[in-house]
Amino acid sequence: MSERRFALVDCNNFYASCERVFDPRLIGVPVVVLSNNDGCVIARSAEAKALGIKMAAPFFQIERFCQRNGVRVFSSNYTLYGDMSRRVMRVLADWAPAMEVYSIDEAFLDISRIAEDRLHQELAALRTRVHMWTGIPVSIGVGRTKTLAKVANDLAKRGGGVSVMLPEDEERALQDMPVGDVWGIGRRLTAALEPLGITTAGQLRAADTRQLRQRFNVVVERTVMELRGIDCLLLEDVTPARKTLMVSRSFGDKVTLLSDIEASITTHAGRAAEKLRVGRQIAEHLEVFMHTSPFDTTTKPYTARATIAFEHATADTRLITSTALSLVRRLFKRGYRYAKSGILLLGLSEAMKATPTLFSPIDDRRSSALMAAMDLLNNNYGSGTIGFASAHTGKAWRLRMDRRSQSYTTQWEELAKTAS
DNA sequence: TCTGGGGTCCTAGGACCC
DNA sequence: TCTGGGGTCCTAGGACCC
Repeated sequence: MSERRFALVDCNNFYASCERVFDPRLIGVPVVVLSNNDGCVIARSAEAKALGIKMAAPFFQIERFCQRNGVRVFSSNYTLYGDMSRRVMRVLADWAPAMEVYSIDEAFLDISRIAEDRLHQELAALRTRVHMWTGIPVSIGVGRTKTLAKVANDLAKRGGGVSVMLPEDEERALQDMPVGDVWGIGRRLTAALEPLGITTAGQLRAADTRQLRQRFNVVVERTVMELRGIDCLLLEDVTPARKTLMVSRSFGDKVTLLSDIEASITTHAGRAAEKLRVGRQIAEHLEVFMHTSPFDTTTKPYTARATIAFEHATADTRLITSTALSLVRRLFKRGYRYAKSGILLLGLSEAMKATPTLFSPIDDRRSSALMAAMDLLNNNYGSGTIGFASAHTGKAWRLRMDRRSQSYTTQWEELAKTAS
């Protein structure tokens, strides 16, 4: 069996780079992009990093610093970033036989079939192509496993833009790498590994997997195997369907009134239902949560949350909204200063291509009938037939609806015989 | 005064059933 | 009088990622 090889393509300082594509005057200038509500830093250009601006730094703490140092500051624009991401991914998909879009700015490519001596040259060409066609600079790292490709990508970012790590290079690359830089080893694990004498990626690779599994979990064990070149994480060529969906926001100012929470939850519910329908999914459960600020040291953090099951899985805006609001009213407690609210939809599954058929005895005011039909189809996707019977005349109609893209075509048809 | 939003997976523990 | 063991499902919470 031939050796497997993965490439990780990672966009450099992605959000900051996106802003630059649309304003070249930003090139060479420190740029940062802020989270929602301009809360904290979520992207930094190389110049901003060089100034010492940290990832996730609260903006209010560095605002003056940014002014003094000529840092250009942007609120995030996810529509733009999403669009740029699709452009980059399209270029990669054109090139690679198999690829996994891992995040908005990263993709793994299966490059097992490219000859070793051509790898560097081919990937350098790909890098140039992405930059030329999208304006986004990327780094590419190659390794035997995804985890090793991540390591190689780190090296690529430090210079050259492309780093091909062959098995004989691994030892040296891992030797000096802090263990916390390994993909899958976060802050907690780094702290927990330290007393075991594991502070570098090389030491983690040499560690006893059985012991690590016992002490931690299988995820850590897999990471160690991956560092050794045994691929445990396969390329997920087909993006799996989303399993949960969350919409949440922090409040600009702390909220103490039920009516304010209700308003925010109503907005969240609407957005969540819309996202569900775009993905043609329905949800089984709904969770609502609201919590106080974790940064407020004067009071103990408080979270109110509750989950409820729908009678039938749904994507119905009104049902989701009313259910969420009933939970909010149950959960809300006076006296707390809420910092954030949100809803989480769980147990998502693919919406059936429903062909709802409904006969209901309503009068022959067609407009209200049409509204009901639209609702029904909206919530069930697909096309369908709805029958109406007039209580006054005894006649019956059939309304057929065909939903293509976003428009409906409707067809009224008077049935020859009266409905039974 | 002001600290993001959206995901995944794993484990432990309780409820419940046979 | 003695009070099993194994399986599944669900939830909460913790860890990680970008």
